[in-house]
Amino acid sequence: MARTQGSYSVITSSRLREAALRLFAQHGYAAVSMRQIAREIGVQAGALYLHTPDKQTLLYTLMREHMEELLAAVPCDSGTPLERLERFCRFHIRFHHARRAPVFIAYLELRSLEPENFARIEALRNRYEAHLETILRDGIEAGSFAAPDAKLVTLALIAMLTGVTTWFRPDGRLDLAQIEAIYWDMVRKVLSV
Amino acid sequence: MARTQGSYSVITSSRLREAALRLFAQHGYAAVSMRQIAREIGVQAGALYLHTPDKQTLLYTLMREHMEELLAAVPCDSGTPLERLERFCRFHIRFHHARRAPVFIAYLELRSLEPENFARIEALRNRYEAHLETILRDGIEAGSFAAPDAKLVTLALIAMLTGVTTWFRPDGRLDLAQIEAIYWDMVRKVLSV
DNA sequence: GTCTATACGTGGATAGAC
DNA sequence: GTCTATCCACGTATAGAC
Repeated sequence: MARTQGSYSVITSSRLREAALRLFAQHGYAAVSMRQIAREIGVQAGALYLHTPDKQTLLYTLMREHMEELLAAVPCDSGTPLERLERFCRFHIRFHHARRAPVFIAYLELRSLEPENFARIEALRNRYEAHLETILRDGIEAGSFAAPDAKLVTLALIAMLTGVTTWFRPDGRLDLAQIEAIYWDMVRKVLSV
Repeated sequence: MARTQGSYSVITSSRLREAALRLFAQHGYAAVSMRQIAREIGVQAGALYLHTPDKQTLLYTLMREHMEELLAAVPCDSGTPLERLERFCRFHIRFHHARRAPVFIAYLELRSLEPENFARIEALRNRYEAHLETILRDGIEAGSFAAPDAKLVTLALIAMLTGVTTWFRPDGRLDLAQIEAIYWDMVRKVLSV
């Protein structure tokens, strides 16, 4: 039989990421111990340090990977501003719901990052927000949207859309498609001329 | 000279609240130690336990007091739905900015509360959200507002309005009065028929 | 009311056996 | 690659002197 050590390493690494994501999102970075994560994936605490140099790097890596996946998944900029806006809003709600755990972490654990790591994550977030801001500016310039301040509306809309993740339950009164439609309706009205 | 012990107690108690509010808001409940709070107000860690039975109760008390002050300060329900809505939105932005620290704690540290305390704080929050929802329902019934779902719009608007506290800086491009006006404009449009 | 001292658990991280 | 054992700092909370 061939060596399986490499395989085990990959498995444990991915299980470590999963468990850390879930536990950090649920209880918070500071409240979760490395021992707790290790117990969750069935290894001893010391073994975790084969897969991450330390706890802080583990947090930062999870956040960075999430932000990079988010940026890679943003829909392309084709069509009218209205079409682009709708695509962005529906994407935002769907993506953020599909990745609730990293979304919570990326929003709530910024303060747990050391300064350099914080700056890097913040830069990625600014790049994401710039996508929406660009759509708004293009729409305002074209006369399709009315908004007193593109930057402020960007921040307001992102806060509104992201808020869905804090209360949405799959077994609730409305499904995600309905919520998407209602939110899109609100966004459309905010920008209406 | 009269005894001064009672006075000292009151002073330390209020200094404890202030310091805990600030540190919990900045670093998170789990990341802040009782020793750190004590150092901040210039007493020994043991002395804190004269003013709070334990750390969890300290957190819960801060959150409960904040929510009760919020509920006590909600503007009264007089006038047209549109007037009531404007009053609520402006109040929300102003109050939440004035009390940024307890607001952060009330939103981010729900997961740090033990189940019974969590349930109590959640109940207070639901009472606050009900104020806005009632305004929306009254306005929809009167034909002043158009909204597909009063509950969802309530959650969306509160997320949007509360978001201001996460990025607003007094030395920024816009002052709070301008921001209030822009946000009120967005809210008005969301509800427009 | 506050201090000093301390009990006792648990945290992150590492060393060396297997 | 993982385990056991361990280091050492720090956590919450309490006891008893002043």
